[in-house]
Amino acid sequence: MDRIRDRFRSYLSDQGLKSTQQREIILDEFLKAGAHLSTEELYLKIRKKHPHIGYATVYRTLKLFSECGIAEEHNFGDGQTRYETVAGESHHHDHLICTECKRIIEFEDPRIEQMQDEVAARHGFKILNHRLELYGLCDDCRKKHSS
Amino acid sequence: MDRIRDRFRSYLSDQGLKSTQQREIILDEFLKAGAHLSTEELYLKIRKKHPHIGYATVYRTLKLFSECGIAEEHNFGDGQTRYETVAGESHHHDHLICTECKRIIEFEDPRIEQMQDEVAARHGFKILNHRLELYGLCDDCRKKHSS
DNA sequence: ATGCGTGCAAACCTTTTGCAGTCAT
DNA sequence: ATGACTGCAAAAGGTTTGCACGCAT
Repeated sequence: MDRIRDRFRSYLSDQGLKSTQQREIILDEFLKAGAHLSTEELYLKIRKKHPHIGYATVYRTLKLFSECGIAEEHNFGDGQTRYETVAGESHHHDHLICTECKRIIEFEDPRIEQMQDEVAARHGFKILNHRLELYGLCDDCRKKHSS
Repeated sequence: MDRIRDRFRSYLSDQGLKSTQQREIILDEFLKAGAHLSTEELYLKIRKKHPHIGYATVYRTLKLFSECGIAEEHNFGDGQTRYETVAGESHHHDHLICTECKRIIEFEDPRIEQMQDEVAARHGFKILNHRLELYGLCDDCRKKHSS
């Protein structure tokens, strides 16, 4: 966690940007929240304790997180951009998304990753990024349906 | 192709909806275009020959295509919803997307699909849908970069 | 005739930006 | 001091909808 904070501060000073109270607060709340938050959800969370922080600041700070590599943007098809922490050491992962209860489960599978590389190689493609999302019903929702 | 038209007409009459000139024209242009079109792109294409057809009609008709299963919605991260034909017999496929020239290459890999099923099973998940997108540089753009 | 479909324009929603004042360096 | 940052409000960009009229059944 502190590693991430350090990384963010370094990024700021490297770029000639400034470390401000707002940015610290937003980073704290973002890390605390953990999950896959939309800009608005994070803004609402923050507003409770810090009503003076505006939406635009949250929005711009999340962009900053994504630029400096401590967060990743996602689009799960609900019309909102969501952000997720990228822990420095953790592996890339993909998502199972329950279309019913909106739960998001993370998983990683190196074999799938490797096959992606193979596909790319076959097409002379250089992968910079990828996303794999499986939409469906989670265990709980499946059970609810069948009962 | 005609199979798709039939399917659309059946869907309309099954649902008590009407077959109109506009819908026929939009379907024709959509099938002719082939690629991964946004609502706006299709609208612009159609407007050239049929200036009387409105954006909303194109929009609503594409939704209809997607409801009846002859088209699929995609979000490749450029902020626009794109539609793609689903030929009845063809297999599901995924996408390689060149972030530079915006080219979209389709591929399919049953082994990856199978592994996705395994992952889902491991989590008690029932997959209804999925998407896999590999973003990066296509062969041509890679060469341009290195030269 | 009936009621779905169409075209237009306006509403919506999320993301982005301009600006004047504020703050970190 | 200086230039980046913030908060507000407004703009933008895409999607969706209301309504009065038109058309397929």
